[in-house]
Amino acid sequence: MISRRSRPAKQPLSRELIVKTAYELLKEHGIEGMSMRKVAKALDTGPASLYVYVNNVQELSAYVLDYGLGQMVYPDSKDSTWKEQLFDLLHTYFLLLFEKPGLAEISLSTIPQGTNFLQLTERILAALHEGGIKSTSAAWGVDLLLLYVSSVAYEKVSWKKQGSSQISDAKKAFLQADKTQFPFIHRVKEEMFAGDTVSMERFRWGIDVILYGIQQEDN
Amino acid sequence: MISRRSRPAKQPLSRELIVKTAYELLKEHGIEGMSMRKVAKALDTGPASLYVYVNNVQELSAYVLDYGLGQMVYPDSKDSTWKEQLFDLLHTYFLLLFEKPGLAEISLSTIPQGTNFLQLTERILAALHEGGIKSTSAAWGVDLLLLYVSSVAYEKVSWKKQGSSQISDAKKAFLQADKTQFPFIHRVKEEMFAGDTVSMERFRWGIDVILYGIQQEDN
DNA sequence: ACCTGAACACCGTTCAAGT
DNA sequence: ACCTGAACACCGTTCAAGT
Repeated sequence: MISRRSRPAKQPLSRELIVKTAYELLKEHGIEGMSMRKVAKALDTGPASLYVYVNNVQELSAYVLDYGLGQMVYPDSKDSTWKEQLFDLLHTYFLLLFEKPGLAEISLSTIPQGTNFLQLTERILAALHEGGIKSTSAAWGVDLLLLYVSSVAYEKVSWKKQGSSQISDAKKAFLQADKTQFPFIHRVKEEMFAGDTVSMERFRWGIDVILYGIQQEDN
Repeated sequence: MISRRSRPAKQPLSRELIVKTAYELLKEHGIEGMSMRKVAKALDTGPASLYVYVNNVQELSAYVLDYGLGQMVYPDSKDSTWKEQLFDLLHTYFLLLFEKPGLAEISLSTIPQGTNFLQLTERILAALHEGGIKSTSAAWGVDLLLLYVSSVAYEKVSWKKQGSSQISDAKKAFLQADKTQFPFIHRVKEEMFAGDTVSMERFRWGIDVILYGIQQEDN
């Protein structure tokens, strides 16, 4: 009795294989495609099997995020200023999070588990060092920059997912805010949603703000 | 046949009552205590009943966050500088998110639905205006500041929840990072986790960085 | 040691029937 | 219009038994 499967001959399980499969599902179907049960099914087994290699979903998510980081192609920007280098680096990271739905979401709540994250951190620290930023500021600065990128990516992903309901309800609340009760909101309401689209203007603004601030704080 | 309940006589359902009940459950048991089913059970009904007043869990979460914002007691800091005012305001917001487990989590992924969020935004804009920040910078700055507060609160909450596993795994990875492969990480590894405890030093650092940066960017 | 089906204790949301 | 029990289609994790 030979069973015929669409998949090739079954490989033995391993954490690597589990993570890779989970990443593929995430890429294809977003974060909902990456449940323990669905990963198990894709590997032709029951969910209990995964727990030999991974302690829980959060841990799997952390591995998947790091695996995704491994797919990043670092920009080659030897000739540019340290700020430009940093911007390119963070922009590349942003695009990774933005293009693989689900990765942005994971990045907001999970510290990646693996060497690829160390590598990204190392590169950012190197650029900050080149900019003459002292070590405490650099250490805290990495965190702040990564957080910023994650959250902008997450915001843009959820904005893309549901053009109407959730976000434009909030938008409406601001645009319709009472002029006398909320005078300041009324004055800037249009600007609040500017640069919210494809343009990188607002993204760049945030990076610049943080870098300027770090330089100032560093003295 | 008189049924005796621990709860007082059953009030008719309303969105307000649902949100209040959800908030109470969140305060008591964190985000897991706030499922549609549990909120329904606390209200002595089935989960389907809630859908008359609320479209889905995310929407309920948005209302709950705004309800929480309504519990905020704004600091009275008329005499201080605009930066000090802003810091006090954001610190108060931080404490709210930090002390009600689950609120920090919601704040990272949900735009609050209601007037209380408008009120917080208005106050921040007022302070930025006093600091002479132009409107585009102010509009984008509010976002950046609130994002920062949410994420620091979320980080601290998850750090508090699980002292060992998830976070110290990441910590370990940094502390043990190979000296020759990751020279910059090696140089700053201790600083990366400094100020991660009770002290407000790091929180203040971040706010200062953002405010300095906004002022610079504003010219 | 590794693998697994079945079970446990949950979810959010919708349906169909009631008032 | 509002309310609701039951059903649908899922979750993550653990157990107990297999190899």
